[in-house]
Amino acid sequence: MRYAPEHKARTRTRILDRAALLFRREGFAGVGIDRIMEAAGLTRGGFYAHFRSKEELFAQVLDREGDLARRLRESPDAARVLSGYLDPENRDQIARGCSLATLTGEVPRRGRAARRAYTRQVEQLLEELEAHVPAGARDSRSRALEALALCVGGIGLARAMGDGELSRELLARCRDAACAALEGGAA
Amino acid sequence: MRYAPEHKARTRTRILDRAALLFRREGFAGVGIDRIMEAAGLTRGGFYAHFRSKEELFAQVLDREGDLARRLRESPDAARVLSGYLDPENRDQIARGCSLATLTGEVPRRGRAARRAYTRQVEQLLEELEAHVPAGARDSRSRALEALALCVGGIGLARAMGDGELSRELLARCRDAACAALEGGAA
DNA sequence: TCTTTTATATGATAATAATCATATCATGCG
DNA sequence: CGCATGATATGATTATTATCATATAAAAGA
Repeated sequence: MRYAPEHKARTRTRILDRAALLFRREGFAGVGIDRIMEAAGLTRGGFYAHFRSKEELFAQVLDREGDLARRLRESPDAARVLSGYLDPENRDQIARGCSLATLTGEVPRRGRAARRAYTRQVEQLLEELEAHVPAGARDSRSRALEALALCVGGIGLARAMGDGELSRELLARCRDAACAALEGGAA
Repeated sequence: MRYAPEHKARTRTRILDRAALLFRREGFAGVGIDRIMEAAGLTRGGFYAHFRSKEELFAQVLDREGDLARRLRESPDAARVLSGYLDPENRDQIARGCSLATLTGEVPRRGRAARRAYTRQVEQLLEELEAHVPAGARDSRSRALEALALCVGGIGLARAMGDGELSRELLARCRDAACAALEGGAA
């Protein structure tokens, strides 16, 4: 090993980070290897030493996406996390946001690997959501599923509509509904 | 008028139909003018006699998308319509499905026109949903918003996960939650 | 039948795509 | 200090892109 042992791994991580950002901002077909590598401070040459194809890169980007699950795990207050998620500020930060919402529409078009990675992330997220359902409440699984759909649907719709009264109204309503689904008395 | 007066209009409609299909299946950047025109039985030459740009075409595709709203308007049974929407069969028909769900992620990347067209469609859909809230129930607007987010989030997530137990479970749960939100007693 | 007008087709341009073969660089070991 | 090797760069290939200028086809009125 001539380079430091973690050198290549760090480069790889950098590529993945930049690719995640660009995929979220421009979509899979909207950004090329050249721009991804340039954003990572490299040129296209080395790409195939790290990934076998653009599709594989995409799947691995999804594999690393556990931000929302992490925030839930680290916070005792699920309502707070969900409220921060269904917020105009998060809506306007598409590139930094969670890929589960931003790349939802891209995944069906990509291969098996992407779908599997996505599904795994959903499963992990559901576990964290379920852990926040008050003890004793029935149907914690259903509650988690409902909250998840409200988050993904709410932020997606709000982003498509941009800034405006309806967008904010929708976010507010989804915020309430998601919190009620998780912690409220219904269901 | 040398050609029949509605000749060009019919061609235009055909282009819009095919473009809608292809955009839903492959995304905005995933399909080119050539393929769209070929799918409409033409060549790329005539495209710019119908639309000023690909972006304008995309916005006009969104403008014509009122399928779910129409189904709601024509059916007295909203629960039936929503159940058909949040169904594995509809999940697997991405190309034919409603663009509000399939193209959600594309809209923020496209221009003002696309966002406005999308927002208009959401407004119309909300009106139809609200019309199905039982008379006397409070907060019909909130109920409609919640049902909408559950539909878009549910079908989007289910498509990204493909066919599988979790996907079906999520659809079933969203179906129940959306119907309960619209017609149930809570909220 | 011939002309005029509208609708579509052909061909071109300049840019960018994914991928790979080959070349160069940087670095730690001897 | 130089060399071997792993990491990155260069250059090329083949394909496709949006867009437009120009050419052709079709059809209705004379």
